[in-house]
Amino acid sequence: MLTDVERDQLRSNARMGHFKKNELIYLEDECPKDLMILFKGKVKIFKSGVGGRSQIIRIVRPVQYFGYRAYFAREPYVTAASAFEACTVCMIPMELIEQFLRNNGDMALFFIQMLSVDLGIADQRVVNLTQKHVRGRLAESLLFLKESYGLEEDGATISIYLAREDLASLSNMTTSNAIRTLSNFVNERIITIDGRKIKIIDEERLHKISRIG
Amino acid sequence: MLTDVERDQLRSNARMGHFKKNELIYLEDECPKDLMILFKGKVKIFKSGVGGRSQIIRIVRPVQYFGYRAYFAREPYVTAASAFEACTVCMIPMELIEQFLRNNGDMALFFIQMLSVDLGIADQRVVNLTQKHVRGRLAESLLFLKESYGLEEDGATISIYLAREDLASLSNMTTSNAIRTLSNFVNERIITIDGRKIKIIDEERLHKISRIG
DNA sequence: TTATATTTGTGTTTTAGAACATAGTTCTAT
DNA sequence: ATAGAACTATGTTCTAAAACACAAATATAA
Repeated sequence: MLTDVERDQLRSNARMGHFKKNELIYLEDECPKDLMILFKGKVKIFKSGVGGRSQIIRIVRPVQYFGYRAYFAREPYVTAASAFEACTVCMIPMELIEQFLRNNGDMALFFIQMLSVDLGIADQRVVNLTQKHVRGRLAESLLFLKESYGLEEDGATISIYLAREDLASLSNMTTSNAIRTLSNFVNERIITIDGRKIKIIDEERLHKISRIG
Repeated sequence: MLTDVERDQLRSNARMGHFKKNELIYLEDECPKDLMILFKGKVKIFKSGVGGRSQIIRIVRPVQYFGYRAYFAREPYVTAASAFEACTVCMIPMELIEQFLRNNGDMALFFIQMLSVDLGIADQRVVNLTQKHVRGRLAESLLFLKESYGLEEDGATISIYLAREDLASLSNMTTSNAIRTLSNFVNERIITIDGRKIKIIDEERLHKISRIG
């Protein structure tokens, strides 16, 4: 997608960032400067809502881009980002990206497509989070985590270790309800849990619960 | 932003569409073909959710662009659009737009910025709709309608006549709750209603209710 | 016009899920 | 190793909002 010259220019302007588990990558209201590309680790994009109650908006996996929306919208960040686990992030000044983009239709279209896909997901999410019941929302989150981060070697354990609180904030419910509903799923033999490890036993069932809400 | 040649090409490929009140402009799952520019009228972008319950995702006013997201994401529409009132819409084939865009950085950036702004709004909306209470959500919708469509000559009546059902589906609540909460606002002298005409009496109060949720 | 459907308004009941309380458990740091 | 903090678990209470039921008002059509 890029010429050799462009590639060199990118390389000389890119910086590598390392973030520890739970370290903040950027904050709400900050001024966006860099395009971020997640090379290693897992990131959550979240927003603090009414009464400081936080809500996970999106999760990022390698190799996904993030942090560019606010810059393009000419706004400060409306979300914050933090590392679920140790992360390696490549950071490239947005000025440079914008400059490239103006003369590179493929690259422009690449960003347009990313934004379009994310906007579609956000629209779907509004309906899912507002209309589905807790069971449906949690089932959906579990399936979403599986899709995003995959399974471990056993082919059943979801490859991410989330606090119940994060699971709750991803599914728009209280921590108590996440814990309770998770227990219910265990009793119904849909999943098993071992600390933060969640093993999916009956994926079909989860799909069904997610679908009917 | 365009050369004369481009402008001519656009003109010769653009069609004008006219839609009657409540007429559908496009449907969920349809294949997106055209960029739409609303010249006259008011449009709602909505989505049918769990159990067919519909939810207004976005509203469009002149002169805003819509219908392009799904094309760029290479997906069928995930939303539907219909006319709140008689509309005039300019339709331009997305193939043409995409072709222009590849060679026109300013135009690409224009779409990138629109998508970025809309994605920010969608993120905010997730939090607002899930965390605020009915009063906060309705207050917010009223203010949003005022911002979007403005006021009539009296400087108080919101320039759109919505069924209570639409107001509900914009604010993520049942029609009963929209009606009831609207009545409460009237009793509290925050608004007055005359059929579907809503007059804002105490905007400051609405802002406050919207803010605290 | 009259009839029929749709929309609006209000009271009542029910329920999902938040809020709260408390205890057990597992991290983490010194 | 142990103290303190953070997380997980579960039972109980409370409440916002959905669901339901029914009028009244308004719009639409014959």
